[in-house]
Amino acid sequence: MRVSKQKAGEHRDAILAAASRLFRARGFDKVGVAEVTQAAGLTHGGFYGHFASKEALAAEVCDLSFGNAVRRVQASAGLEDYIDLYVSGDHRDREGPCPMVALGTDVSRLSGPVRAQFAEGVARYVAAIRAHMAPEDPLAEGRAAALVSILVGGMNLARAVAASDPALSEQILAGVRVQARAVIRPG
Amino acid sequence: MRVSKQKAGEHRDAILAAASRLFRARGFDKVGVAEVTQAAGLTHGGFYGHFASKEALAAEVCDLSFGNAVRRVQASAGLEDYIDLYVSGDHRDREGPCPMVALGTDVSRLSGPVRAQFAEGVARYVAAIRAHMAPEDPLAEGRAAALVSILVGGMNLARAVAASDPALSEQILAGVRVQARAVIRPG
DNA sequence: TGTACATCAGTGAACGCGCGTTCACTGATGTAC
DNA sequence: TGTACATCAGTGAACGCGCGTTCACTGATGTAC
Repeated sequence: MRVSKQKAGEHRDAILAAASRLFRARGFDKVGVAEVTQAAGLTHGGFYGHFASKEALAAEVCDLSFGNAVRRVQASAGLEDYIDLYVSGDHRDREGPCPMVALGTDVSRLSGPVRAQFAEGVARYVAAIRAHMAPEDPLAEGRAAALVSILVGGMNLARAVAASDPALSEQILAGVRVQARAVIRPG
Repeated sequence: MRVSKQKAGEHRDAILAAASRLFRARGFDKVGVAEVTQAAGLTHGGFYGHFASKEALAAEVCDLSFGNAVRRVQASAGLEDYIDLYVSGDHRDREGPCPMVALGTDVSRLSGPVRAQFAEGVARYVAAIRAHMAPEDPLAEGRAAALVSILVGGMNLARAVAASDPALSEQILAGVRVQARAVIRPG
Protein backbone atom coordinates (compact mmCIF):
# COMPACT_ATOMS: atom_id res chain seq x y z
CA MET A 1 0.00 0.00 0.00
CA ARG A 2 1.18 3.43 -0.95
CA VAL A 3 2.13 5.82 1.84
CA SER A 4 2.39 9.60 2.04
CA LYS A 5 5.66 11.29 0.99
CA GLN A 6 6.26 12.33 4.58
CA LYS A 7 5.65 8.84 5.95
CA ALA A 8 8.00 7.43 3.31
CA GLY A 9 10.69 9.86 4.41
CA GLU A 10 10.21 8.79 7.99
CA HIS A 11 10.54 5.18 6.92
CA ARG A 12 13.82 5.97 5.21
CA ASP A 13 15.09 7.67 8.36
CA ALA A 14 13.96 4.72 10.45
CA ILE A 15 15.85 2.28 8.23
CA LEU A 16 18.95 4.45 8.46
CA ALA A 17 18.71 4.74 12.24
CA ALA A 18 18.14 1.01 12.68
CA ALA A 19 21.05 0.23 10.37
CA SER A 20 23.35 2.59 12.23
CA ARG A 21 22.51 0.89 15.50
CA LEU A 22 22.65 -2.68 14.18
CA PHE A 23 25.75 -2.28 12.00
CA ARG A 24 27.69 -0.72 14.86
CA ALA A 25 26.50 -3.42 17.24
CA ARG A 26 27.19 -6.51 15.16
CA GLY A 27 29.08 -5.43 12.08
CA PHE A 28 28.13 -4.90 8.51
CA ASP A 29 28.23 -8.55 7.46
CA LYS A 30 26.36 -10.02 10.38
CA VAL A 31 23.23 -7.92 9.91
CA GLY A 32 20.93 -8.57 6.95
CA VAL A 33 18.77 -6.18 5.01
CA ALA A 34 15.71 -8.04 6.24
CA GLU A 35 16.70 -7.53 9.88
CA VAL A 36 17.34 -3.84 9.36
CA THR A 37 14.01 -3.19 7.68
CA GLN A 38 12.20 -5.30 10.24
CA ALA A 39 13.79 -3.27 13.05
CA ALA A 40 12.42 -0.20 11.27
CA GLY A 41 8.95 -1.76 11.21
CA LEU A 42 8.96 -2.61 7.49
CA THR A 43 9.50 -5.61 5.26
CA HIS A 44 12.65 -6.13 3.25
CA GLY A 45 11.11 -5.79 -0.22
CA GLY A 46 10.65 -2.06 0.01
CA PHE A 47 14.25 -1.47 1.01
CA TYR A 48 15.41 -0.97 -2.57
CA GLY A 49 12.97 1.85 -3.04
CA HIS A 50 15.01 3.79 -0.46
CA PHE A 51 18.58 2.62 -1.07
CA ALA A 52 20.34 1.36 -4.17
CA SER A 53 22.04 -1.46 -2.28
CA LYS A 54 23.17 -2.60 1.13
CA GLU A 55 26.51 -0.91 0.49
CA ALA A 56 24.79 2.38 -0.28
CA LEU A 57 23.09 2.07 3.08
CA ALA A 58 26.46 1.41 4.71
CA ALA A 59 27.85 4.60 3.17
CA GLU A 60 24.96 6.64 4.56
CA VAL A 61 25.38 5.00 7.95
CA CYS A 62 29.00 6.20 7.97
CA ASP A 63 27.89 9.73 7.22
CA LEU A 64 25.18 9.67 9.88
CA SER A 65 27.20 8.12 12.68
CA PHE A 66 30.26 10.30 12.11
CA GLY A 67 27.96 13.30 12.20
CA ASN A 68 26.77 12.24 15.63
CA ALA A 69 30.31 11.52 16.80
CA VAL A 70 31.60 14.89 15.62
CA ARG A 71 28.72 16.64 17.35
CA ARG A 72 29.69 14.96 20.62
CA VAL A 73 33.27 16.16 20.23
CA GLN A 74 32.10 19.70 19.56
CA ALA A 75 29.68 19.62 22.48
CA SER A 76 32.34 18.60 25.00
CA ALA A 77 33.92 21.24 27.21
CA GLY A 78 37.45 20.20 26.30
CA LEU A 79 39.62 17.27 25.34
CA GLU A 80 40.14 16.03 28.89
CA ASP A 81 36.39 15.80 29.35
CA TYR A 82 36.03 14.13 26.02
CA ILE A 83 38.72 11.55 26.85
CA ASP A 84 36.86 10.66 30.03
CA LEU A 85 33.62 10.35 28.11
CA TYR A 86 35.16 8.19 25.42
CA VAL A 87 37.41 5.98 27.51
CA SER A 88 34.71 4.73 29.82
CA GLY A 89 33.28 1.37 30.82
CA ASP A 90 29.97 2.64 29.55
CA HIS A 91 31.30 3.17 26.04
CA ARG A 92 33.13 -0.17 26.14
CA ASP A 93 29.99 -2.04 27.14
CA ARG A 94 27.69 -0.20 24.75
CA GLU A 95 26.30 -2.35 21.97
CA GLY A 96 26.92 0.21 19.26
CA PRO A 97 30.15 2.11 19.91
CA CYS A 98 31.88 4.85 17.95
CA PRO A 99 31.88 4.10 14.19
CA MET A 100 35.66 3.96 13.99
CA VAL A 101 35.72 1.22 16.61
CA ALA A 102 32.73 -0.65 15.23
CA LEU A 103 33.29 -0.35 11.50
CA GLY A 104 36.94 0.56 10.93
CA THR A 105 38.10 -2.94 10.07
CA ASP A 106 34.97 -3.79 8.08
CA VAL A 107 35.27 -0.65 6.00
CA SER A 108 38.83 -1.45 4.96
CA ARG A 109 37.37 -4.37 3.03
CA LEU A 110 34.39 -2.67 1.43
CA SER A 111 34.08 -0.92 -1.91
CA GLY A 112 35.13 2.60 -2.83
CA PRO A 113 32.08 4.71 -1.92
CA VAL A 114 31.81 3.34 1.61
CA ARG A 115 35.51 3.77 2.20
CA ALA A 116 35.36 7.32 0.87
CA GLN A 117 32.48 8.20 3.18
CA PHE A 118 34.29 6.66 6.12
CA ALA A 119 37.55 8.46 5.32
CA GLU A 120 35.65 11.75 5.13
CA GLY A 121 34.14 10.99 8.52
CA VAL A 122 37.56 10.34 10.04
CA ALA A 123 38.83 13.61 8.59
CA ARG A 124 35.89 15.51 10.08
CA TYR A 125 36.38 13.79 13.43
CA VAL A 126 40.12 14.52 13.59
CA ALA A 127 39.43 18.13 12.63
CA ALA A 128 36.87 18.44 15.43
CA ILE A 129 39.44 17.14 17.91
CA ARG A 130 42.07 19.50 16.54
CA ALA A 131 39.71 22.45 16.98
CA HIS A 132 39.95 21.90 20.74
CA MET A 133 43.72 22.42 20.66
CA ALA A 134 45.80 25.57 20.68
CA PRO A 135 45.58 27.10 17.18
CA GLU A 136 49.28 27.97 17.11
CA ASP A 137 50.63 24.55 18.14
CA PRO A 138 52.53 23.27 15.08
CA LEU A 139 52.16 19.70 16.34
CA ALA A 140 48.39 19.98 16.81
CA GLU A 141 47.45 18.08 13.64
CA GLY A 142 49.71 15.20 14.63
CA ARG A 143 48.48 15.27 18.22
CA ALA A 144 44.88 15.17 17.06
CA ALA A 145 45.48 12.19 14.78
CA ALA A 146 47.41 10.43 17.54
CA LEU A 147 44.71 11.10 20.13
CA VAL A 148 42.05 9.64 17.87
CA SER A 149 44.32 6.64 17.27
CA ILE A 150 44.88 5.89 20.95
CA LEU A 151 41.18 6.31 21.75
CA VAL A 152 40.04 4.05 18.91
CA GLY A 153 42.74 1.43 19.45
CA GLY A 154 42.21 1.35 23.20
CA MET A 155 38.45 0.97 22.87
CA ASN A 156 38.88 -1.70 20.23
CA LEU A 157 41.20 -3.78 22.41
CA ALA A 158 39.28 -3.14 25.62
CA ARG A 159 36.13 -4.44 23.93
CA ALA A 160 37.85 -7.43 22.34
CA VAL A 161 39.26 -8.71 25.63
CA ALA A 162 36.47 -7.58 27.97
CA ALA A 163 34.63 -10.90 28.12
CA SER A 164 37.67 -13.14 28.64
CA ASP A 165 39.99 -10.90 30.62
CA PRO A 166 38.14 -8.04 32.35
CA ALA A 167 41.23 -7.05 34.33
CA LEU A 168 43.25 -6.55 31.15
CA SER A 169 40.35 -4.57 29.70
CA GLU A 170 40.37 -2.24 32.69
CA GLN A 171 44.15 -1.94 32.53
CA ILE A 172 43.92 -0.87 28.91
CA LEU A 173 41.28 1.76 29.64
CA ALA A 174 43.24 3.09 32.62
CA GLY A 175 46.50 3.25 30.67
CA VAL A 176 44.84 4.93 27.73
CA ARG A 177 43.11 7.49 29.95
CA VAL A 178 46.42 8.54 31.50
CA GLN A 179 48.54 8.48 28.35
CA ALA A 180 45.95 10.15 26.13
CA ARG A 181 46.53 13.18 28.34
CA ALA A 182 50.23 12.99 27.60
CA VAL A 183 49.41 13.16 23.90
CA ILE A 184 47.39 16.37 24.20
CA ARG A 185 49.71 18.07 26.70
CA PRO A 186 51.55 20.75 24.74
CA GLY A 187 55.30 21.10 25.04
CA MET B 1 43.86 -41.49 -0.52
CA ARG B 2 45.49 -41.95 2.81
CA VAL B 3 48.68 -40.01 3.51
CA SER B 4 51.57 -40.52 5.94
CA LYS B 5 51.25 -39.12 9.46
CA GLN B 6 54.00 -36.63 8.71
CA LYS B 7 52.37 -35.46 5.48
CA ALA B 8 49.08 -35.05 7.32
CA GLY B 9 50.79 -32.90 9.92
CA GLU B 10 52.28 -30.77 7.20
CA HIS B 11 48.84 -30.39 5.64
CA ARG B 12 47.46 -29.19 8.96
CA ASP B 13 50.25 -26.65 9.25
CA ALA B 14 49.65 -25.53 5.67
CA ILE B 15 45.95 -24.98 6.37
CA LEU B 16 46.80 -22.99 9.49
CA ALA B 17 49.36 -20.86 7.66
CA ALA B 18 47.02 -20.19 4.75
CA ALA B 19 44.20 -19.29 7.16
CA SER B 20 46.42 -16.93 9.11
CA ARG B 21 47.37 -15.12 5.92
CA LEU B 22 43.88 -15.07 4.41
CA PHE B 23 41.97 -14.22 7.60
CA ARG B 24 44.29 -11.31 8.33
CA ALA B 25 44.06 -10.11 4.75
CA ARG B 26 40.32 -10.23 4.24
CA GLY B 27 38.72 -10.99 7.58
CA PHE B 28 37.22 -14.07 9.09
CA ASP B 29 33.84 -13.85 7.37
CA LYS B 30 35.04 -13.08 3.88
CA VAL B 31 37.23 -16.17 3.57
CA GLY B 32 35.64 -19.58 3.21
CA VAL B 33 36.86 -22.96 4.39
CA ALA B 34 37.09 -24.06 0.76
CA GLU B 35 39.37 -21.15 -0.10
CA VAL B 36 41.64 -21.81 2.87
CA THR B 37 42.07 -25.50 2.10
CA GLN B 38 42.56 -24.77 -1.58
CA ALA B 39 45.30 -22.26 -0.73
CA ALA B 40 46.92 -25.08 1.26
CA GLY B 41 46.71 -27.35 -1.78
CA LEU B 42 43.85 -29.50 -0.49
CA THR B 43 40.11 -29.85 -0.96
CA HIS B 44 37.60 -28.65 1.59
CA GLY B 45 36.22 -32.07 2.59
CA GLY B 46 39.28 -33.08 4.56
CA PHE B 47 39.28 -29.90 6.61
CA TYR B 48 37.16 -31.38 9.37
CA GLY B 49 39.70 -34.12 9.94
CA HIS B 50 42.07 -31.40 11.11
CA PHE B 51 39.81 -28.86 12.80
CA ALA B 52 36.49 -29.21 14.60
CA SER B 53 35.03 -26.13 12.91
CA LYS B 54 35.94 -22.89 11.19
CA GLU B 55 35.85 -21.16 14.57
CA ALA B 56 38.32 -23.68 16.00
CA LEU B 57 40.62 -22.77 13.13
CA ALA B 58 40.13 -19.08 13.93
CA ALA B 59 41.18 -19.72 17.53
CA GLU B 60 44.37 -21.45 16.39
CA VAL B 61 45.06 -18.63 13.94
CA CYS B 62 44.94 -16.20 16.86
CA ASP B 63 47.42 -18.28 18.79
CA LEU B 64 49.76 -18.61 15.82
CA SER B 65 49.71 -15.00 14.68
CA PHE B 66 50.11 -13.54 18.16
CA GLY B 67 53.07 -15.87 18.63
CA ASN B 68 54.69 -14.35 15.56
CA ALA B 69 53.82 -10.82 16.66
CA VAL B 70 55.26 -11.35 20.14
CA ARG B 71 58.43 -12.78 18.64
CA ARG B 72 58.87 -9.64 16.58
CA VAL B 73 58.50 -7.47 19.68
CA GLN B 74 61.07 -9.55 21.53
CA ALA B 75 63.47 -9.49 18.60
CA SER B 76 63.46 -5.70 18.32
CA ALA B 77 66.30 -3.70 19.83
CA GLY B 78 63.95 -1.42 21.75
CA LEU B 79 60.55 0.23 21.68
CA GLU B 80 61.61 3.12 19.46
CA ASP B 81 62.82 0.67 16.85
CA TYR B 82 59.66 -1.33 17.21
CA ILE B 83 57.47 1.75 16.80
CA ASP B 84 59.25 2.58 13.55
CA LEU B 85 58.81 -0.97 12.36
CA TYR B 86 55.12 -1.05 13.24
CA VAL B 87 54.08 2.44 12.17
CA SER B 88 55.32 2.16 8.62
CA GLY B 89 53.85 2.45 5.16
CA ASP B 90 54.99 -1.09 4.59
CA HIS B 91 52.89 -2.41 7.46
CA ARG B 92 49.93 -0.28 6.40
CA ASP B 93 50.04 -1.56 2.83
CA ARG B 94 50.64 -5.17 3.78
CA GLU B 95 47.76 -7.51 2.95
CA GLY B 96 47.87 -9.31 6.28
CA PRO B 97 48.73 -6.92 9.11
CA CYS B 98 49.12 -7.47 12.85
CA PRO B 99 46.30 -9.66 14.22
CA MET B 100 44.98 -6.92 16.50
CA VAL B 101 44.47 -4.64 13.52
CA ALA B 102 43.12 -7.33 11.22
CA LEU B 103 40.94 -9.32 13.59
CA GLY B 104 40.21 -7.16 16.63
CA THR B 105 36.75 -6.07 15.57
CA ASP B 106 35.83 -9.46 14.11
CA VAL B 107 36.83 -11.25 17.29
CA SER B 108 34.60 -9.06 19.44
CA ARG B 109 31.68 -10.73 17.67
CA LEU B 110 32.85 -14.35 17.75
CA SER B 111 32.22 -17.06 20.31
CA GLY B 112 33.99 -17.64 23.60
CA PRO B 113 36.99 -19.79 22.64
CA VAL B 114 38.17 -17.47 19.86
CA ARG B 115 37.78 -14.43 22.08
CA ALA B 116 39.67 -16.16 24.88
CA GLN B 117 42.55 -17.05 22.58
CA PHE B 118 42.63 -13.51 21.24
CA ALA B 119 42.57 -12.00 24.72
CA GLU B 120 45.45 -14.24 25.76
CA GLY B 121 47.35 -13.07 22.70
CA VAL B 122 46.79 -9.42 23.59
CA ALA B 123 48.00 -10.10 27.14
CA ARG B 124 51.16 -11.77 25.83
CA TYR B 125 51.75 -8.92 23.40
CA VAL B 126 51.30 -6.20 26.03
CA ALA B 127 53.61 -8.13 28.35
CA ALA B 128 56.28 -8.32 25.64
CA ILE B 129 56.05 -4.55 25.15
CA ARG B 130 56.21 -3.98 28.87
CA ALA B 131 59.38 -6.11 29.11
CA HIS B 132 61.15 -3.44 27.05
CA MET B 133 60.40 -0.79 29.70
CA ALA B 134 62.15 0.10 32.92
CA PRO B 135 61.25 -2.61 35.48
CA GLU B 136 60.79 -0.09 38.30
CA ASP B 137 58.47 2.30 36.44
CA PRO B 138 55.12 2.08 38.26
CA LEU B 139 53.32 3.36 35.18
CA ALA B 140 54.91 0.79 32.85
CA GLU B 141 51.86 -1.49 32.64
CA GLY B 142 49.66 1.44 31.72
CA ARG B 143 52.22 2.78 29.25
CA ALA B 144 52.50 -0.61 27.59
CA ALA B 145 48.73 -0.94 27.20
CA ALA B 146 48.52 2.62 25.89
CA LEU B 147 51.37 2.11 23.42
CA VAL B 148 49.67 -0.99 22.02
CA SER B 149 46.43 0.99 21.78
CA ILE B 150 47.93 3.88 19.84
CA LEU B 151 49.78 1.55 17.48
CA VAL B 152 46.72 -0.60 16.77
CA GLY B 153 44.32 2.32 16.48
CA GLY B 154 46.66 4.29 14.27
CA MET B 155 47.27 1.39 11.93
CA ASN B 156 43.57 0.63 11.80
CA LEU B 157 42.66 4.18 10.82
CA ALA B 158 45.62 4.64 8.47
CA ARG B 159 44.54 1.51 6.59
CA ALA B 160 40.86 2.45 6.54
CA VAL B 161 41.47 5.86 4.96
CA ALA B 162 44.53 4.99 2.83
CA ALA B 163 42.67 4.45 -0.44
CA SER B 164 40.44 7.53 -0.26
CA ASP B 165 42.64 10.02 1.57
CA PRO B 166 46.33 9.10 1.39
CA ALA B 167 47.38 12.43 2.91
CA LEU B 168 45.27 11.82 6.00
CA SER B 169 46.69 8.32 6.23
CA GLU B 170 50.23 9.71 6.24
CA GLN B 171 49.26 12.36 8.77
CA ILE B 172 47.95 9.67 11.09
CA LEU B 173 51.12 7.59 10.79
CA ALA B 174 53.33 10.63 11.35
CA GLY B 175 51.34 11.79 14.38
CA VAL B 176 51.30 8.32 15.88
CA ARG B 177 55.03 7.89 15.35
CA VAL B 178 55.79 11.08 17.26
CA GLN B 179 53.23 10.70 20.03
CA ALA B 180 53.90 7.01 20.63
CA ARG B 181 57.32 8.16 21.80
CA ALA B 182 55.65 10.50 24.28
CA VAL B 183 53.80 7.51 25.71
CA ILE B 184 56.96 5.49 26.38
CA ARG B 185 59.06 8.43 27.59
CA PRO B 186 59.31 7.99 31.36
CA GLY B 187 58.69 10.90 33.67
C1' DT C 1 -14.92 20.91 -4.24
C1' DG C 2 -15.65 16.26 -6.11
C1' DT C 3 -14.47 12.36 -9.04
C1' DA C 4 -11.46 9.13 -11.90
C1' DC C 5 -7.27 7.64 -12.80
C1' DA C 6 -2.19 7.24 -12.70
C1' DT C 7 1.47 6.78 -9.55
C1' DC C 8 4.25 4.52 -6.51
C1' DA C 9 5.53 2.89 -1.34
C1' DG C 10 5.32 -1.25 0.61
C1' DT C 11 4.41 -6.55 0.58
C1' DG C 12 5.90 -11.19 0.40
C1' DA C 13 7.20 -14.95 -2.53
C1' DA C 14 10.94 -16.35 -5.23
C1' DC C 15 15.69 -16.60 -7.34
C1' DG C 16 20.50 -17.40 -7.33
C1' DC C 17 24.45 -17.80 -4.93
C1' DG C 18 27.94 -18.91 -1.52
C1' DC C 19 29.07 -21.00 2.60
C1' DG C 20 29.78 -24.36 6.66
C1' DT C 21 29.29 -28.93 7.29
C1' DT C 22 28.37 -33.96 6.28
C1' DC C 23 29.12 -38.29 4.15
C1' DA C 24 29.94 -42.28 1.16
C1' DC C 25 33.83 -43.49 -1.12
C1' DT C 26 38.91 -44.19 -2.49
C1' DG C 27 43.26 -45.87 -2.01
C1' DA C 28 47.72 -45.36 0.36
C1' DT C 29 49.55 -46.28 4.98
C1' DG C 30 50.52 -48.81 8.92
C1' DT C 31 50.09 -53.03 11.50
C1' DA C 32 49.36 -57.89 12.87
C1' DC C 33 50.75 -62.26 11.85
C1' DT D 1 61.06 -60.03 5.72
C1' DG D 2 56.70 -60.70 3.35
C1' DT D 3 51.69 -60.75 3.04
C1' DA D 4 46.72 -59.54 4.23
C1' DC D 5 43.87 -56.62 6.26
C1' DA D 6 42.23 -52.66 8.99
C1' DT D 7 42.73 -47.86 9.35
C1' DC D 8 42.09 -43.37 8.07
C1' DA D 9 43.62 -38.81 5.26
C1' DG D 10 41.77 -36.84 1.56
C1' DT D 11 38.06 -36.37 -2.30
C1' DG D 12 34.07 -34.38 -4.24
C1' DA D 13 29.13 -34.42 -4.37
C1' DA D 14 25.37 -33.01 -1.67
C1' DC D 15 22.56 -30.74 2.08
C1' DG D 16 20.61 -26.96 4.46
C1' DC D 17 20.62 -22.42 5.37
C1' DG D 18 20.84 -17.43 5.09
C1' DC D 19 21.43 -13.56 2.43
C1' DG D 20 21.14 -9.72 -1.27
C1' DT D 21 18.26 -8.70 -4.75
C1' DT D 22 14.16 -8.91 -7.96
C1' DC D 23 9.42 -8.74 -9.19
C1' DA D 24 4.42 -9.12 -9.73
C1' DC D 25 1.02 -7.37 -7.04
C1' DT D 26 -1.80 -4.31 -3.73
C1' DG D 27 -4.01 -0.38 -2.40
C1' DA D 28 -3.48 4.30 -0.58
C1' DT D 29 -1.92 8.78 -2.31
C1' DG D 30 -1.73 12.53 -5.26
C1' DT D 31 -3.23 14.77 -9.41
C1' DA D 32 -5.83 16.17 -13.57
C1' DC D 33 -10.12 17.52 -14.92
